[in-house]
Order: sequence, then C-alpha cells, then structure tokens
Amino acid sequence: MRNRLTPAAKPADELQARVRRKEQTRQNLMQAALALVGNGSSFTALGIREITREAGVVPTAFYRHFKTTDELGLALVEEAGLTLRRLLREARQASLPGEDMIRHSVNVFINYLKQHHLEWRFISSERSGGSPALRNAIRNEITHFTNEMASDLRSLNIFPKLTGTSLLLICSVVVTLMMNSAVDFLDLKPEQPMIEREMQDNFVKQIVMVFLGAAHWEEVPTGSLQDEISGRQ
Amino acid sequence: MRNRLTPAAKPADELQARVRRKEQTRQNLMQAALALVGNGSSFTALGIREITREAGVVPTAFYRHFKTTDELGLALVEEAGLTLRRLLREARQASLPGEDMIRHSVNVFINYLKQHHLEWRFISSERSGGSPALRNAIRNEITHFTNEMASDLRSLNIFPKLTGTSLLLICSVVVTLMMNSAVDFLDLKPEQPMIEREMQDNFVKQIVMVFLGAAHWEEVPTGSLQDEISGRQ
DNA sequence: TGTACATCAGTGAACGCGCGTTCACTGATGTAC
DNA sequence: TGTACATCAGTGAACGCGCGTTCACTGATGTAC
Repeated sequence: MRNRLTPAAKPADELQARVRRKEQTRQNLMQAALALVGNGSSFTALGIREITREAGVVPTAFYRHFKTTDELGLALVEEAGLTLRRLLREARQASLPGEDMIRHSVNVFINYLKQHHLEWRFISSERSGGSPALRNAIRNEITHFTNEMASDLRSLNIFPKLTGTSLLLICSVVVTLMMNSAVDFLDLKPEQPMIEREMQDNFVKQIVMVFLGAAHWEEVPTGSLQDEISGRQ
Repeated sequence: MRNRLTPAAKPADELQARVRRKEQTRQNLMQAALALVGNGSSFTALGIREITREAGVVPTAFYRHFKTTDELGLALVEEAGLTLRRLLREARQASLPGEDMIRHSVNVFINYLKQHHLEWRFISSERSGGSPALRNAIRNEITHFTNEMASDLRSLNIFPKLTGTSLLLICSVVVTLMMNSAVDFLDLKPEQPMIEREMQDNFVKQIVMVFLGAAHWEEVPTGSLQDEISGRQ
C-alpha cells in the first residue's frame, strides 16, 4: 500500500511495457487479418490459425485479445469508422458549393481510398457478405457517416428548401454511390490511369445529377412530380 | 448403326431418364447452396460436404456436376441473371412515364425480391464479398441489366435531351440504389410492415430525385453546372 | 533501494473433428445388333 | 423384339491435413513491503 502511487507518476501516455506490447500484438493481429483480406481472401473465411500465422504469433495467443474472429472484425469496423470520420472532416474544408466542391470531395475520397485500401476492401466486402453482427456494425458506421454529411450540407446551406428528411435521402444516395464506386476503384489494376480518370468523372457526374435533382426538388404531396419529369422535355 | 435414330424419335423436351435425373441432382445442389446461404452462411465459406449433405447426396457426387464451389456459384449467378431479366421485362410494362412508372417498377422489384429472396441474398453478398471470378460474373450481369434499362428509357423517350452516356449513368445510379435497397429489404424482419413501407417510399423518392436531376440535366462543358446547383436557391 | 511474490502475454503439445479429394465399386439406364 | 455389352450418376471407404480449442507451462514485467 505504501508506494501505491509511484507507478502512476510516469507520464500517462507512456504505458507500462507489458500493456504496450499487448496492444502491439493486438494491432498485429488486426493488420494481419487486413493483409490476408488484401491478398484476396474473404474475411468471413479467415481462420484463427491463418491470422496468427500471418501475425507471427502462436494460434492460442489469439484468445488473449479476441474471443472470435467476429470480435476482431468488429474492432476493424471501429477503426475504419475513424477513417471515415477523418475523410469527412477533410472533405468538409471544400467550402464553396457547386461542382467544384463535389470534384474536390471526390478527390479527397479517392485519396483516402488509395491510402487505406485494405480497410476499404474489408468494409466493402463485409458490408453485405459478412456475419450479421459485422453487417450491422458497418451499417451503423455508414448511417453515422450519412448523418454527419447531411448536417454538413445543412450548415453549408446548399439546399435551404429541403427538409431534414429529404437532405438525408440525398446523402444516402451519395454515400451509396460512394460505397459502390469504392468497390470499382479497388478492383482497378493500378496501371489503368485512363479508366480511373473516366470512372472518377462518371462518379462526379452522378453526384452532380443527384444534387441537381435535389436543387429542383419541391417538398410537395406525393404524385405531383410526375408532370415535371415527363413534362419539361 | 441400324436403329440410330429411334431414340431421337421421342419428343425433344422429354429427355432420357438419366439426363433428367442428373439435371435434377444438379438443381438440388444449387438449391442446397442457396438454402444454406439463406440460413445465414456465407457462400464463400460453404464446403462441398456441407452442400452435398444439404442436397442429400454423397460428397463425391458433387464432382459429377462441378469442379469447385466457385463453378457452382457461377451457375447460380447465371440463373439469377435470368431472374433479373424477367424482372426488367415485367417492369417494362409500366408504360406511362413519371412517378407512377417509378412507383410501379419499385413494386415489381420488391415483389421479385420477396419471391426470389434466396437468389438476391446470394447476389447481394457475393457481389463484393465473393471470389474474383464470382464478383466479375455478377458485375457483368449488373452491367447487362443497366444497359437494358438504359435502352428501355431510350425507347420510352423519357429523357430525349440526354446522350447515351448520360442515360447510362442515370441507370447506373438507379441500379446501384436498387442493389443497396435489396440488402436493406432482405435484412428486414417480416413483422415490420411499417418500416418496409417507409423504406419503399424512401427508395421511390430517391429515384424520383435522380430522375428530376436527369430531366434538368443539360449536356454542357464541365464546370458550368455549379451555378445552377447553388444559384437556384 | 532490494527482495520476494503475483500477474499474465505468449508458448507448445495434444485432442478430436470435419474437410477435400482419390479410388474402386454398383447397378440402373442406354445402345448395338 | 431380345440379348449382350457400354455408359456413367451416385456410392462408400479411406487418406492425409489443417482446423478450433484445452491445458499446463514459462519467463519477462509489475507490485508489495
């Protein structure tokens, strides 16, 4: 009891060696799983022995950190969620509305995609292919991301006429397009700059179209939009 | 040599018993795989023994029909492709353009989804999570579907001002939204009719917005759309 | 401060099990004549 | 038409292998006093 406070006198960010090493191994396991996914395996099909082999520890060491591979997957989702939030923060700095803002945001997005391609590959493939728990966690992250994007658009006052619900729908379309494009970009061979360029332009054009629709959207009772779509031609 | 033609005298659609039974087993294997996927398993993680057990044949019988589970998966993709094409043919009968057409098509889509939910679940989860070969095959089917939808819109003359490229982009957005909604609908518990209703309305609204943007789209040089998005408010 | 003890991340042997694949087979169906 | 032979979808035993999980362990790090 006497010297109980002595260890706590260390700087708070310099953890005890044992804790630091444990955290390091945990990270190694997570990175090993990502590496295997990047190698073409499906996360769902990864085994504990496979992951620990890649991480350079003995199979049983896995249980010191996670009960199941699903639990490791959830940790990866959380990590990827942080990446998503940073992406949004960076894209947010494109202040001027209009096509330039979209073009800039898409650039930020594609850079993040390349920089964190393993995480994105994992998220993309487990979003609909993983275990229910994983799917749910990813869906929550994406919903969160969509909400933040909507509140950004709100504060930029780009669509002052739209209700919050409609704004969310717009963002949901954009995010869906984004996740879809991510898969396409990730499957691209790196030696195809022309195709990448084209895909990027198409992606921008799609978002511009959606925003254009949003700009012309009037909050009206169901049914009366029919005329505008078919009539303006 | 003498009676060579005698067997061919049978009606062409009534195959020899052996061929028929083989085809039946093949179908059983495919349906068994779908059933397992519907049960919560990931197709990628299915094993030959698992599938044959579900189909009620001995493991080695598998090899009479497919070399690998991937080959079975490709057969499933092909089958699902037929479903997609039938869906399009039925939706096509909604002749009047405008929101009613969209609403009707979405209804057709959701009915198909419920009717063929195992196939859709398979396609949804393997679209980004499966083996490269499977992913590719699914992507091809979806591209094909998108192209057909674009040529439908073209012949309905809904967007006479749009180039073929732009029309394809629109359809690509709609199909992306469709695949995305499919996942959400499939994850819905059947005893949540209110939420389903709401999701369906949102989905319709999203498509209407996209079509609205398309109707206001002018084929112009890059950059000049900026004003319209930000200026019309 | 030094010492004796506690903690616990990672080890390594061992287990039972289901996997994919091989092989020789059987017996119903199809074919030749 | 009847008979003798060929085909081949499905069988069942057997194999070697890697899996997930258990358990008792070791030895570096942390704690008490």
